[in-house]
Amino acid sequence: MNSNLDIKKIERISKALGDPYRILMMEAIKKEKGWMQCSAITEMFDLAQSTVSHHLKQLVEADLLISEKDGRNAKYMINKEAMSEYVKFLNRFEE
Amino acid sequence: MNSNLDIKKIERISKALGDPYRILMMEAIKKEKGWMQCSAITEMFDLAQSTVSHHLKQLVEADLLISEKDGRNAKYMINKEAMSEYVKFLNRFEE
DNA sequence: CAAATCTATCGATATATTTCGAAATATAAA
DNA sequence: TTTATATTTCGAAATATATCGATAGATTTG
Repeated sequence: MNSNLDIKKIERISKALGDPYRILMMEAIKKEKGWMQCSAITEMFDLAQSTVSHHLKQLVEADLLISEKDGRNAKYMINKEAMSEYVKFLNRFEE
Repeated sequence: MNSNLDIKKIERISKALGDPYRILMMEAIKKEKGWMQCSAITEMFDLAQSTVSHHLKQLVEADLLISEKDGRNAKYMINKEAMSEYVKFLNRFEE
C-alpha cells in the first residue's frame, strides 16, 4: 500500500520538522493565519539571513509551506493540505 | 488547545521519523498490533545488526517506541500515546 | 562452567546538515 | 541608469548522523 515515494515524502516532512528553528517558523507563520513576510520571519531569529532562507527552503521543499513572491519580497503560508496528509499518515499508528 | 509537548520533544520525534529505515520499522511494528521481536526487525533489513539497534534506540528515545526485555530478547511496541500527542501538536497547523 | 545467542555499545569513517559571510539575482526607488 | 533593498545561492567550516565491524554484557543452553 505504501510506495517508496510515500516514504520519501514522509521522510522529507519529518526532517523538515526536525529542527527547532523550523518548528518555531511554522508556529509563527501559523499565528499569522495567512501569509507571513519573509523579512518578518528573518527578524524573529538571531540567525544570518541566509540561514533563515535555507530553513524556509527546507519547509517549502517538504511542501509544508507555500511561498509566493511579491516584487522583491517573499511571503510564506502554511500548506494545510500537506500537513493534513502527514497527520493522516501518522494517525494510522494510533489505531 | 496547546499541546504539552515542548519544541525539543517535537524536534526529537520529527528527527526520529526523518529516516526511511525508521519509518519502515514503525510500520512493521504497527502491523504486529503489539510487540515485535527485535530479531524479526533486524531480519527485515539489509543493515548491520548494530545499525538496526541504533535506529531502534532513536525511536525509543523519541518515545515513539516502548521497549521491553524478555530474557536475552528485546521487543518493541508503538507508543500510541506519544504518537497521539505529536499528532495533536501538528493538528494545530490545520486549523 | 563453557559455549552459544541476542542485543547494546564503542570507535572509526563516510555522508549530511547547520551555519556563516560573501557574492549573485531580482526588483524597486531615486 | 545608478543605487538601495530583499532574497537566494555558493563555498567553507563546524557539528551531527548513519553505518559498519568488533567487542562487551546478559542470558540461555549443553
